[in-house]
Amino acid sequence: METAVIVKVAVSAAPYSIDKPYDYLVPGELIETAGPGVRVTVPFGRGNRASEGIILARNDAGEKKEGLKPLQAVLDAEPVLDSDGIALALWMRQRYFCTLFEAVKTILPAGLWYRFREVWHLVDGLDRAAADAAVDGMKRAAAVLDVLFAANGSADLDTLRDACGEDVSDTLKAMQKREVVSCETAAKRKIGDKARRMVELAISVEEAIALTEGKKRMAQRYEVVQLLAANGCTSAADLCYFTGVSMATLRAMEKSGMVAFSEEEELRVPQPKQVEPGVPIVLNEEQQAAFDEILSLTRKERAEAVLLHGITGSGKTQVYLRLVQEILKQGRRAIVLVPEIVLTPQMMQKFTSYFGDQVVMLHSSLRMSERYDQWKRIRRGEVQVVLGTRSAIFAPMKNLGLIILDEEQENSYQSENPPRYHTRDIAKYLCARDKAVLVLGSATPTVETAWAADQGNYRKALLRSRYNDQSLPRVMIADLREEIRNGNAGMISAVLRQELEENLKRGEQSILFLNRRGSSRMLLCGECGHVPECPRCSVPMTYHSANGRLMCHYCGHSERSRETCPECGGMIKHIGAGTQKVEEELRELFPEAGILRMDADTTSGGHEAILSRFEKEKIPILLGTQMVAKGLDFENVTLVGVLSADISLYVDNYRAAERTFSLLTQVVGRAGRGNKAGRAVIQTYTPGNDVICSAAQQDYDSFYESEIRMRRMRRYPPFADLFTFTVSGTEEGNVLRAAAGVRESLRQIFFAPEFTATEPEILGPAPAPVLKVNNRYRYRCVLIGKNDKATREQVSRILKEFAFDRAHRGLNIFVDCNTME
DNA sequence: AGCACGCCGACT
DNA sequence: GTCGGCGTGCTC
Repeated sequence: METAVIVKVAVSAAPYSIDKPYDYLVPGELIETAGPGVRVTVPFGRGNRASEGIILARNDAGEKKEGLKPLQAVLDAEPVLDSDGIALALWMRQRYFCTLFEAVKTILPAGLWYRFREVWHLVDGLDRAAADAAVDGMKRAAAVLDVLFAANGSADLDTLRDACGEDVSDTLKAMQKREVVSCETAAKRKIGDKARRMVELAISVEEAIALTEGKKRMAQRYEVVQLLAANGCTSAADLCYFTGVSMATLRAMEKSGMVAFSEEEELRVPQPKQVEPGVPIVLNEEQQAAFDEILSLTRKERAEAVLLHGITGSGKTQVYLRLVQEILKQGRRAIVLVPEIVLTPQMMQKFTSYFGDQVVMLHSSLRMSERYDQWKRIRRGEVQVVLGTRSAIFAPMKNLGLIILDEEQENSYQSENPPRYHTRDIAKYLCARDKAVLVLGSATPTVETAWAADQGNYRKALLRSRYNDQSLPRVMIADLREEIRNGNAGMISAVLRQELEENLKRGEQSILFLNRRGSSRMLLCGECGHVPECPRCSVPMTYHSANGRLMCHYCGHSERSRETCPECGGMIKHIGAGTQKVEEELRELFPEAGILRMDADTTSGGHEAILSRFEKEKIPILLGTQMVAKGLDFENVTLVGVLSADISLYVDNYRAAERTFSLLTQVVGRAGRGNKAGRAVIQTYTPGNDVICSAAQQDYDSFYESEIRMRRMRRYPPFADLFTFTVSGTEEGNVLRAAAGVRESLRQIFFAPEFTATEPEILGPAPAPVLKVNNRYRYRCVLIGKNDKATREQVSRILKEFAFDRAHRGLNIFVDCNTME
């Protein structure tokens, strides 16, 4: 047998249906560098197009088989993924039904990625006459030659597409065959992408207006010109937001010389100020007990998981800090995860003060290059503690002793784009690998987690009392039906009004919370009831007062809002009880009082600015959406009002109760953080609802008891796993038919004897909650079963067979398991 | 998916 | 004759 150096490669161009490690020959000149974890380019498919890939394994004495292609190039001088990383990618593939390469992309930081450009060259020594002769008879070749000769013989594919049309590839391929042009793939580091692209007028305002004003086809450009005239240099992102033009329009304007682009470094996120080193942490009795219990687990050198169930304000952070300190003493490392770090500056500051430069913060507002630098530091082993959001779980830390997920019930721990991993799953995997301890901290744990703790699969540590023995707020429930009966149609009940008055009198502050769901900022025709919908998605569009436009939150479409109805000409109205509306009502009730509003519309100054005004200027009332519920800690706030507790409760989702309970508990917990006692008012149309009652009493156990009973009855997690198959495509009939086919495949596979133990049930097909997104219709089938190896293998088989079926061309399918959404 | 191959009708 | 339309099958 003839041997050769052969590597197994995860190839980027391979879709899920054919994804597997592909074998490639290592040519002599790459033998030194082509090892596991190194990224490469390889020829792939019939056309041998260059595709990115990563080496998974190498065999120096491999069998030389027919038809093996050689590696094209090696992109890294050193591996970017070690054997642990490769193992994790393989695990993610079978767990999340994604390709190996998608898993690798998720694990590695974005700053590490290359941008690939196909560059086409004229063959050396060819003059225009010879080239023309060689392409004689080809219609579109002349345009390509024009571009190439004008550009010194080479141009990238994008340029050629712009100049010669989207289908220029066919022409290029034909020209390549006739040896007129050749192609090479150039890789360029993506870093630096975070620089902001700024736009300014390249000609005078007068000229620009003259060029664009009053011309129908220049309408978009005119808007851009007006904005630039008023604002001067503006970022491209803002221009697009405020005028609704696309980046393509701006590029066209640059081409025609109307505007000029420049790059501006995005502002650095303020480094946490140099803080005093932390004073020794003193735990109270309960905290100490929880700490001792968890610490003893870390000494066992065995993977363990603990639910740290601590009510709002019980001081979980103190326990985290102590644990991390001890883990470092053991010579091991820790990852601490929070749902959204920008909202927890206190946490960042504490970690800085105790761990200095041993700790690294990874969060969404880091620049790509900063993130990449931190990644390199972590990989070199210079960092002992990582504090970050979801993706920080992929920080390349060795020798982990502890992973903490704070507020483990938060949805943001699940990735919203594929592979839709849940941070908790990855954390469990890593803890098993490093024999580390996983701490799941929460005041309102997910029912699954609480169940696992009940069953003894997780340990349990409790913090029942508030730090410094603050008392829990006194909670009142206001029945909104009663209010209507009494002739109060507004959003502020009599009880809440009375309490607000009381607070104003005492000079104490109040927070009002509105958990809206789109409706608040919807427009509606007062005459015919027409609601402006997104042309690409089956959802009403939301109104943004900052730019006066209607926007779709699913596909990003935006259009100028109108005053009259396009259907009947009637006057358009703003409807729902949005924060603006509540603000008006409050101003009528309390004309003297200062009111701050914080929602998606008032972001311009930044939330931080609003919050610091609230705190420093002691403005009596803060009114806001979701964002006021989380992590705010103000001494002087003694009253919290939930304007409509029902909104998040009656939605079609098995987690609705859990989420509502969690939200209400968090909001109520905002009251009375200082030494003054707090009150909370929960307004609802269904005061008898169990979830609302138990939230009012801050009684997690009773919520849990009734919820777990319901889950058991309906066979929802943790009693079964829900696999949601979503089929999408542009023709509704095809999508529905294909989804019905999926149901049939599921039935045939899972109703066979070997799966009876999992008691499979199959639901659907049913339209997705939002039927159409970006002009694609979506139907879903649900398999209720068990997420075990055998089931996953069959699910994977269904996905692959779906892709191979000719009737499914243009359709797409994906699977989620127990999704948070 | 993305691409080439192969087969067929339309145009020079 | 050849260009370009679409159906079919493969990807180390």
